[in-house]
Parts: sequence; C-alpha cells; structure tokens
Amino acid sequence: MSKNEKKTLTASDWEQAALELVAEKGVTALAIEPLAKRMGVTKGSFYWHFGSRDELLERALHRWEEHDRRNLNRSLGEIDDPRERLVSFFRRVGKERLTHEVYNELCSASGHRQVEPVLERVAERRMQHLSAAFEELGMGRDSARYRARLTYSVYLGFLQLQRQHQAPLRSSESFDSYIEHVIKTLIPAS
Amino acid sequence: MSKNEKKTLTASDWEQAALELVAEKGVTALAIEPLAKRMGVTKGSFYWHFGSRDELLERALHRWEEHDRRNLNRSLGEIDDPRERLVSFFRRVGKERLTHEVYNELCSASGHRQVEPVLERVAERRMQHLSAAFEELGMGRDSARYRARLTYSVYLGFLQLQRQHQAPLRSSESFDSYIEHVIKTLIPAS
DNA sequence: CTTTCACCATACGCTAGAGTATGGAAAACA
DNA sequence: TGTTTTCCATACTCTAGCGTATGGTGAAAG
Repeated sequence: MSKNEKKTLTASDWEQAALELVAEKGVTALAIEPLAKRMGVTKGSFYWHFGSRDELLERALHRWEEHDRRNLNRSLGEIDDPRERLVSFFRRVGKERLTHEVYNELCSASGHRQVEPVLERVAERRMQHLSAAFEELGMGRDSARYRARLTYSVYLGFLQLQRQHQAPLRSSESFDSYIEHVIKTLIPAS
Repeated sequence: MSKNEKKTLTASDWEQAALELVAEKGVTALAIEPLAKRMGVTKGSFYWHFGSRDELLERALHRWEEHDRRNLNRSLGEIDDPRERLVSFFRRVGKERLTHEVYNELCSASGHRQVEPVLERVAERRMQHLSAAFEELGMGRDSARYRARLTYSVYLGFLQLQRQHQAPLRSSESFDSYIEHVIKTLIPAS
C-alpha cells in the first residue's frame, strides 16, 4: 500500500500539506477548504484532527522550525573548516527546496502574530552559526557579530530580490560570479 | 479653514490615506470600509471617486513611486562626492518615515500582482544609483554592478530584520557602530 | 428661487472562508 | 455478531469585504 493511497489522513499529513501550500502561495493563502480539496477530502476531516486554522499553522511552523534547526546543526557537525561552512551557507541557497521556499514566504509574512517568533528564533540561530564561523576565522567577538548580521542581511536581501525576480537564476553563470563577489567581499582571506 | 475640516474629499486625499494605511498595516489591510471609517465617511464616498479597490491601490502606488523617484534624483543632484552619496543612502534609512514604511510593507507584498512591477522599477533605479557611485569610485562596470546589488541586498536584509525586530534601533549606539562596519566593508577606502 | 450636480449615506446582494452540528460508513474491538 | 471509535461528508451559521443601486443634501449656477 503506497503512501498516497492510504485510507485515512493523519495530523502529520495535514501539517506537511500545509507547508507545501505555504511554500507555493504564502501564509495567508493557507485556508482550510482549499487545502482539503487539494487532499481530496472536505473540512469535516480537518476539524477532526485540528481545533482551528491557527492550530494547524502553529504545528506546521513548529515542524518546519525543527527541521531547519536539525539542518543547521548537521552542517555544523559535518563541516570543520569555518570558511567552507560560510561558503556552503550561500551555496545552499536553493537546496532543500521546500524548507527554503517556506522560509521565503515566512519572511513575507513577518508581521504575522504566529510567524514572527519563529522567524526571530531561526534568524538568531543562523546568525549565531555565522558569527561562530567568523570568530573561528580570527575576528573579534563584536566584529564577528556585525559581520554575521551583515552576511545574513545579504542573504535576506537576496531572497527579497529573488521574490522580485531581480536575482540571477541559480543556473546562470552570472549567479556564480555574483556569489564569487559576495564571498570575496564578506569572507576574510586566509 | 484647516485641511482636516474641509467639507469634501478628493481622490488625492484617498490616495494619501491609503498610503498611510498601507504603511501601518500592509497592502492586504487596505480595505475600503475600514479606510472610509478612518476618514469619517462611508464607502459611498469612495466609489464616487474610484471605480474599485484596485484602482485606488494602483494610483496610490503610482503616487508613491513618483515621490520616491524624485527623492532619489534630488540626492543625486545635491551630493557630488560619490562616497558621501553611498553613506547617505544608509543613513537615510528611516528618514522619510512614510515613504520608508510603505516600501517596507511593499516588500512584504512582493507577490502581489500590482506591487511587483513597482518594486522592480524602484529597486532597479536605486541599484543604478548605487552602481554609478561605485563606478565613480573607480570600480569596473561589472564589479560596480555586483557591489551595487550586494549593497542593496544589505539594505533589503536590514529592512527584513527590522520587521522581525532584530535590527538595532536607529537611536542606539549599536546602530551607529553597525553602520560603521557596513560602510567599511562595502565602500572602498579612498 | 429653483435647479443641477458634486458628494455622500443607506441598504442591498454576493463571495470566501472560519467554525459547528450531525449523521454515516468502515474499521477495531468485544 | 454487535458495539465503539475513528474518520469524514453534508449542511448549516457567521463574518468581512467588494461592489451596486438609489436616494438625500448642500452649494453653486442659472
């Protein structure tokens, strides 16, 4: 029995589908009935598994955040060289499609009551990650923190430009040389 | 007769009020009835001046874009030294409250059909502005363009962090030293 | 002085989506 | 087999917002 033809849905299924919908159309587009239709059921099903739309969003966001946290720690454990870690941070933009697209949409919804704290925690974790790498490269604590924030701003700004279709495509050569430029400018030479 | 107690409203009044509402609560919060209530009238008034909500948004956005365009050209005319121009670009973050807050909200709505093209044009103009300054500072054409995009990304990223309440307040000392760091990192020394 | 017209209020209809109430079918269990 | 539980469909109510239809009012024009 394959996964797509199993008889009954679980809360986990709903959370996953919710994340996919968010990735596609944003947080505000996360509505029960359209989502149910997508999954081939009605909202009668949904309200058995969840008490409200807020609850679904809450749990979906939590799942996403945990997934992202594990990702970060993994890359921290696997890559020893701090420079490599920084470079991989940029190069990984676009990998992990779903995670990435969800984050993109969350940034667009930063005013949202439930999204805001998630965004804060995730950015904080990632900047810590960057800051540690810069320190390992010999920068002072304050400089490293500033540079981390600067670097993360570049990343966030790139996402924004991507949303506006003004960032070079990941496939193009222009993308590679831009990344090259970014790395040269932001990462201290060995 | 003061402006707030004049008898009848104009289309221009509606556009201005629309921008203020957008600045406060975002593009999706721009709704006719709440806006009308704010202005002390009903939507009967609105639909006399405009054909639809889309038309209001369109004209409000146009007004905002023109205002921003003039701003940019002014700073270009007034400041000769390209380095000063770049620095003023950062320092001006937060000046022109309304313009700035509207832009912030527009970025959050970059997926919106009517917002997208505005965002594209504005970012393009501003990056041209930055790119020109970098060229005047002796950078090659390609480098200048990359650096302009990088710089603008930093700006956009800062806005995002601001939305998440993770950017230092403009008043704090931490803000000043961060700006200092940004300038040192991004603007070539003389 | 009345007529017109610019400006606005009121009262509708329409849609999407949240949430509820209830019943039905199928699986698990006794 | 009979009974519970689990899971879902159907049919409501309720709200916010868009857009329309129509009528009223005050000021300016004639």
